[in-house]
Amino acid sequence: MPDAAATRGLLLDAARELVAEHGTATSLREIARRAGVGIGTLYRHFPNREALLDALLHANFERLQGRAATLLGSPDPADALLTWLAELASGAATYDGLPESIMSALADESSPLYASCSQMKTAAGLLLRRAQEVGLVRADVTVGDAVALVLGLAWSGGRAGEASDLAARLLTR
Amino acid sequence: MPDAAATRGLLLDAARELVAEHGTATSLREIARRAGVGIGTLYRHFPNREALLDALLHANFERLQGRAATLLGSPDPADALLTWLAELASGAATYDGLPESIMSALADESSPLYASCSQMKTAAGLLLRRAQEVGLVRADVTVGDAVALVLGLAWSGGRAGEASDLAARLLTR
DNA sequence: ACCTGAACACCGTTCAAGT
DNA sequence: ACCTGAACACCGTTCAAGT
Repeated sequence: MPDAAATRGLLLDAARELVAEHGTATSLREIARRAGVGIGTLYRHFPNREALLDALLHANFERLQGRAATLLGSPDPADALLTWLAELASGAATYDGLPESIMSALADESSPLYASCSQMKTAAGLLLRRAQEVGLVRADVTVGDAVALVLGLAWSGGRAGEASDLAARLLTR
Repeated sequence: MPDAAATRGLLLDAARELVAEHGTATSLREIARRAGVGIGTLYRHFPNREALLDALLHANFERLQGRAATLLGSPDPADALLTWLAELASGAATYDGLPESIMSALADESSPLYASCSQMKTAAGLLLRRAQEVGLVRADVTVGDAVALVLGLAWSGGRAGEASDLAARLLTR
């Protein structure tokens, strides 16, 4: 009586370790090996790399989503936006290759990561619009620009504080 | 009587096309195929992907090097730095994956791309120091920071003008 | 239901063999 | 000298076969 839920857990544990060691492009075969499971079993649980990543990052996406909701109610719209973007940057810097994975997912509606990443982008859009309406952030910045910028900063490996500082200088007026 | 120089040219032509189409991580086998040459011949001319990329980018590196020398003599040190960094950004945006390749090369002395990339970094360092000495650019910025930032901006796909604008806001005081 | 692993079509890289 | 392509050790992905 194989326990599918337990198998799934083994796969996610192995994936967490190997993605932490070698980035989001790590070998799926090696994940299956470390989980002590056949390669077919990995595919049975996760149809592709993006689906596995989505499951791996689920908690992080939810946390960021919650933070956006909270910050939307905060009194300083510009600070709320910049705080959230800094948290996005540090989240995207969790794993090597993650900024790339997110950027690709945003450009591919059929990616299993698309829904989660799209929600992030929507959240960013709400925070951005609020800051722009009060005139605290340049009106010519699009959500796409802001997210690409922040992922680019995360990609280039600046510390979170630095990235936040940079984003502030870039977006505010 | 096979002409090695001609073969090399065929390989570089094929590489230019395929790297333009599919980025710096494109298949080396396919490059050999398009060049009408055996895979062993590709390896005989270029021991690995980075060596091929270095040959492909040689003219661009030389041009940037020349621009740095010129700009070092220009009257406005901050403008010279920002102009050069913008040109680096647009150069790095020539091929998909190129910012990644450059960043990796800078972190690996044994890479065939290391020498060229290192020279770029040195040139950036001279321009940066000059701007800092006049107090036009923040003193806490290192060459590594500046280059990583610019490559990150190139990676995230902003237009050249935008990237230049961003770099200016980030570095100047 | 759930899992396995051989099979397929690809890689990058090396190297004996051909001209 | 220069080139070739089989060979090796890896991939991602699928799917018939096992329990």
